[in-house]
Amino acid sequence: MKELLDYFKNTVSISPEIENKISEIIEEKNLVKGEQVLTDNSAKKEHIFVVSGCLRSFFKTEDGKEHTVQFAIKNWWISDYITLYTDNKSVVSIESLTHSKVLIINNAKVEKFYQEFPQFEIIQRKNFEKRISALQKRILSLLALTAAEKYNQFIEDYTEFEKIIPNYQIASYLGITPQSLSRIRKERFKN
Amino acid sequence: MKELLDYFKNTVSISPEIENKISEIIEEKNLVKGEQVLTDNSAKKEHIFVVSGCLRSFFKTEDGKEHTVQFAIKNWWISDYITLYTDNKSVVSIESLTHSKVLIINNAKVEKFYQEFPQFEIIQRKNFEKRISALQKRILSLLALTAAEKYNQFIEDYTEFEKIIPNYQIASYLGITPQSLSRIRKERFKN
DNA sequence: TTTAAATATGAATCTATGGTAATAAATTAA
DNA sequence: TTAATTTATTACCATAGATTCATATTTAAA
Repeated sequence: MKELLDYFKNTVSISPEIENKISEIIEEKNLVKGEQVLTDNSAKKEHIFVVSGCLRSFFKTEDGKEHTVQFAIKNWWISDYITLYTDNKSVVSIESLTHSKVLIINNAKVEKFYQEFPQFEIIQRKNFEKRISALQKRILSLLALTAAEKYNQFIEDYTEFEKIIPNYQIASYLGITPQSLSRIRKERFKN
Repeated sequence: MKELLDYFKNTVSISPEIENKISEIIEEKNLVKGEQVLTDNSAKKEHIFVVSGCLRSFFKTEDGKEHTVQFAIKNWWISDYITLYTDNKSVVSIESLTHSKVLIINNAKVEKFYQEFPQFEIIQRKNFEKRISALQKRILSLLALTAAEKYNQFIEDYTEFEKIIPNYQIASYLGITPQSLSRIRKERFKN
């Protein structure tokens, strides 16, 4: 709870009154390793804020393959933005990779919150600006980089994640098979 | 000009006073086919709103290959979100694919505008919600779909674009070569 | 029009990555 | 600790898509 307020306070100042209001719309939840917060087809419009631990969002294709959309640690948001902001059916699930603590906020409540506390618009807009540039960066990588280059960039950008996340999930984030990643790692660390 | 105001009015009501203020920060520009609005390494923090015509954002890699990030037509925004919202150096250029009319808004002016007219935060937040879900959708496609599947989805989602955009640019949007796209089209239209 | 340039298609290799399967290493559970 | 399960690596073959190069076709320019 405090963690989210601190996060907000990086952007705007928050009155005690608002603090209370925020607390009211938030559900705090502890997750064990492997536990899912959001399941595909649930169509739950929820924002998830990571207090501690590590989560990932992913989806499965008909052939049974899993594809990782995003990882998130402390102070990151993770959600299924397609479910949140379109009427399309949800395909994304979110699961905990470690013991984690998250804050869950229903989007309907967030919508009300925008109205009551316009300052929240500012917080969210800046949050979105970061997210949009991160998503664009991801698209550039997926379009232009080879598997090895994508892995190098992942290591650079997500140093903190590297130790927590199993390689087969890193592979599914990069859009390659665990076998390919293994080959790339062998090459990379052989010197 | 009017077009942007109409676009805004879909979300919030706008007073004549605000209308004038908006006009002040906007530069209207006519583009001929092939003309660039934004060049890589220019580091210009600009939002571009398409009034008419069609534009695309793209970047080049060292090997000289072009990769298309986005296409945009009437009432779409197109920008380089990495330049806009991070300190990273810009790699993206934006060019006109047809005779086009655009509105160009400098981000510093937009920042001021947020302060003077908080309602603009709402407009922008909703704009961002759409953009984020679109970007996420693109990432899902790039991760999970084969070249042929990506092309099918492109045709479905961007019917209006299909006739305007040359195939070699569609290929660069899908992350494949024009030769591959040609093979896919042959297969697709052979019945 | 005719010519030149840009775009699209085609076919023949080549290559990075995928698929399958077997083994090894590392976690987790008993 | 040992056994069971999950994750990582390796090898070998298959394949989607890239590359290269040649040739149509379309579009723009003179």
